[in-house]
Amino acid sequence: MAHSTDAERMEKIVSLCKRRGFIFQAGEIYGGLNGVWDYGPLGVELKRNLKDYWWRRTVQQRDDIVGIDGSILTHQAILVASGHVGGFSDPMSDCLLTRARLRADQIEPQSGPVHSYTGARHEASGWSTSRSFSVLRRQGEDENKARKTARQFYHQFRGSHDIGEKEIELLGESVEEVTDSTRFNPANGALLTEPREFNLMFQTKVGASADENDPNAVAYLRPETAQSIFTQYRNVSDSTRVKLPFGIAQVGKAFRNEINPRNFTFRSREFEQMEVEYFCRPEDGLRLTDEWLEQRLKFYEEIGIPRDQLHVLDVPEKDRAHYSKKTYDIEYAFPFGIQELEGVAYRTDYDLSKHQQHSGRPMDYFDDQTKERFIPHVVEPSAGVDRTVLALICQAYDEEQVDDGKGGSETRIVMRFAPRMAPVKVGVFPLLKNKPALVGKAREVRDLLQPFMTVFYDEAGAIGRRYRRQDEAGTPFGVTIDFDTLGENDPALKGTVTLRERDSMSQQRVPIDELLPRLLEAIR
RNA sequence: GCGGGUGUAGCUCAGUGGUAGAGCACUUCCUUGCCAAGGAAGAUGUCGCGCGUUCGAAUCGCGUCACCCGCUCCA
Repeated sequence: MAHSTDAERMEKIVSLCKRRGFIFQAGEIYGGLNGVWDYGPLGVELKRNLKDYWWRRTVQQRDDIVGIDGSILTHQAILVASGHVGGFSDPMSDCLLTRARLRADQIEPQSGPVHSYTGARHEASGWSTSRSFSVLRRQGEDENKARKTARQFYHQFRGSHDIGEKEIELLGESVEEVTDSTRFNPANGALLTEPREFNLMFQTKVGASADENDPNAVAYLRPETAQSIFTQYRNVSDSTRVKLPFGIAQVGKAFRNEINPRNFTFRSREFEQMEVEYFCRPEDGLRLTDEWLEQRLKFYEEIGIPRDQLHVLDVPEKDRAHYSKKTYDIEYAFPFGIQELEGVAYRTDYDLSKHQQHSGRPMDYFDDQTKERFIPHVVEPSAGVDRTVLALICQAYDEEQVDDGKGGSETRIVMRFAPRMAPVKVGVFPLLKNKPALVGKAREVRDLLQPFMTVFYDEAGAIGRRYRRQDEAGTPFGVTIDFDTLGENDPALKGTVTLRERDSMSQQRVPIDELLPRLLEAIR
């Protein structure tokens, strides 16, 4: 591993992602769209491999889980029932003095005298304003402190530094006692803006000629994939005759209007989730939450993220959603910090109960054996696709010093993806491109492999450069066709090729007939 | 949202008011040869965007967009 700070490492990763075609910024030629990203040719293969493998392990190789693919446009009533409309937003207030942004519902109520002003002026320059401002005088502060804060505000409000704060004259001072007010910044007593609701959902209107003011036309881009599973739970169980415990899986996009997207693709406004809602009897919920945690950790190991790079956070009650009895966060050690990849949450019967209540449709389950009727509980392992792709990229990125053949060393950049995740599985190269026999044979090898895996065929330039280019793409294998393949020098080598392994750079002579079974075994 | 930084060729970057640059990558060709090899030739720019100052702006000012770092936020 190279000796570089984490920020430097992350910059190199972002740079490689663009250079090699993993991830581009959305709308880049128009200056970019904040918090939105496009996947390039290598990125889309990587992402697809991840989703396909998750689907295979979670749905196809199990008898107790079925899949759905729900719509992104979501009926507003669903999100009212789930608590996202109204609840999925944070009231925010800004400090008028420092412009700090605060959660209005988390401000400590304060009491004390409030100094209010109707405006301010600076006689010498003829400047004045009738903008009002107030300051809460906190415990132990005198009147001059409140006036100083007010002068700071007006000085800043004036926007020019040609006069000093102390020269500003405050106008229309009045003092009034308040109790338990959340309208003032606890840090400095300055007045806050009115709390504003920041709705984190993207709203849209359904119907081409929808009336702007028709409340029934409002729909939302889903903020999580889970709700379509809950709302179709009845249809799925009726049409498949599944018995508890069973799960419904989904992979799909979700949208949140994040206040502050950060860390490359980590916090995006448009992102993809892979999740299961696993329905069970109430008494099994806690046990299954632990079982799912173990299964999910195993999954990460299978895609090349070792256990020691993962952290499991047993989310304390105060940080859990109110309906959750138990939540584990599976976190990965990204270069920018330890951050969540997946949440395994025991959501109790909250969601189905809410939808039963709001829709008036029964969501209960009748157990034939025990003759009990109850609303199933739910365990939800919900993973971020884009976050996992980013973790795969960060985990794979490596720089190593290799001998340059001239007595010195040079840096080799190599993406050490697990072969089953690698965007391209094998590179096929004729040693020289100006020899038709080599090129023809190499194309035959490409055609042999291409129906079974992603193959990159490259005949341009020096062979070493072609190998290194594939190292940056994370291609685990390279196959080179040379004159021995044609049987020119030694008849015993006819029909063999060089198989080069990415991580060790070792080479091996392999008969073409053995290539396909060997590679298939290595990438499955 | 606040504060700081950055934005010039595909990539990494140089260029402090006077003709737009380098290295690498890329394209074509040569090479019986395997780890960014050697040689020859070639193409590549809204200097993030807008407005302003100026005879003249990549360079100075204002605004704006995006990314990075710290804070804040993260149902």
